[in-house]
Amino acid sequence: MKTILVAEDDTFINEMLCELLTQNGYTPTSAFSGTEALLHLRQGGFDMMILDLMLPGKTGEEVLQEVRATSDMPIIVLTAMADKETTVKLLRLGADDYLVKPFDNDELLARTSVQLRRTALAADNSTLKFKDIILDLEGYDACIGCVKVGLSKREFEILKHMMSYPNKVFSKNNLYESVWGDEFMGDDNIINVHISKLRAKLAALAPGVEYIKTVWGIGFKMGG
Amino acid sequence: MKTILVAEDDTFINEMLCELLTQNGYTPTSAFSGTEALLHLRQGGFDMMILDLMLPGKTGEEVLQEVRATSDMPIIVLTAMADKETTVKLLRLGADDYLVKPFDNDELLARTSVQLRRTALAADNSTLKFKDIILDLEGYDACIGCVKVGLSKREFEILKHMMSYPNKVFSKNNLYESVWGDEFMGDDNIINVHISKLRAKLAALAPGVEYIKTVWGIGFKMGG
DNA sequence: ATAAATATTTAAGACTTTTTTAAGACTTCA
DNA sequence: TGAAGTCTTAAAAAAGTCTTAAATATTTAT
Repeated sequence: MKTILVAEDDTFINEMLCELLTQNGYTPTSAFSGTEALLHLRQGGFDMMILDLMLPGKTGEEVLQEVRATSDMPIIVLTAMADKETTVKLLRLGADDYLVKPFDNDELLARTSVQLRRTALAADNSTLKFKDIILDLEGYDACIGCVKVGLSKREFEILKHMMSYPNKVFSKNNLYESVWGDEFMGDDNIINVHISKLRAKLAALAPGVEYIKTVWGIGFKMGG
Repeated sequence: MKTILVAEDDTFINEMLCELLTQNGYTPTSAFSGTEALLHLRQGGFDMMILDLMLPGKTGEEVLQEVRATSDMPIIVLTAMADKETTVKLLRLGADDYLVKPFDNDELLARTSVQLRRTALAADNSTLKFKDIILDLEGYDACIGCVKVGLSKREFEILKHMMSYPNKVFSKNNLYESVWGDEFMGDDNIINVHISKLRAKLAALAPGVEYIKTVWGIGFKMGG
């Protein structure tokens, strides 16, 4: 179930919003000031925020900026002003959408579901998938057909890095720096060895399937 | 570079949109009917679509539904009607956002960049195009009609260099120094051999199509 | 029309990069 | 501290790409 933070200082509107959201299957949390909203957000766990611009404590714009510094969550801004300057500025600051008060309930719900749709797709943020590999980011391992592969730390991190951008070719340089967090010294065979072992482990569970492709002279990528 | 399909039957508005997008660093493609838009989309490679509702051939709503059957690309709908019924329905059908005509250019740009922001990470669609060749700069390969060509490193780099300036004629000297990063020794046949192999690989997927033209005594260029 | 210059193709071997293996160093956990 | 597993290094084997060279084809200039 999707949780939504409702940052709106007008008690009546806030309650009304929460009720509307509840009726439509969401789980809202109320915040009545900018600072309260930030407190809630620090607890984490929200899928979206509805943010009024005129908030005591911190204004909506300030909240918007602070949230955007660390989070990519969908934010719909409520504003009393419909003028172009404001709205363009809001979008540039990182709002995903806005509604002008007084807004229509159905439109709010429609825009909410549009925003949540995109998170729903990327949603499963605890796993990555490629072909039949499911990478369990929390369990630090991968499954093929529900059987654990048994990855070591480096193997897991290499696979995670590559599965994050499955169309991209990763140079050894890039992989080394991402996984080891250290400068790559060129004449090193270490990536090759890890890739080899990774392939061996994957092949043990799915013989004949190619998951990691060699791009000669460039590096490796997911594919087959 | 982001590519945007502009589906709008009003020639004036379409041109204006394309010009606006070009000026702001996007690469627009025009479609003047619903059916034309779908044809373009089948070619693939678009990062976003701006879709007018009133289109000949197929209406915007029909296009919207067809696209959503297979794609998650951002779609901003243009509509003359501002009524709630219409807009809510559009969002439910899968539009990511809409603008009411006459719209403001800055707002269009702001909303465009909001939509592209979410694809930005995954799809930093670094591709080059020439005719039906799509060069995938991150994947280090080219596609013709969605079929991978399977380029070697040097072939890829030669093609990349030439496709970066599709109107320019490249001397062997120039190509050698750009791709090999080394001084050209004149009596060298190596460029010719690579061009030959490149042509052979392209021709295997698109028989009879000329992609790389020989400019006698000078060098090579994209064209045909 | 012919010669000269330039381009194309082919095939083989040189060369580079990748893969695999194995042994020892290192880490982690109890 | 000892055992188990993981990581790194090194080196040989394998695989793929690049280059060379030579033969063939095409275009340009005379």
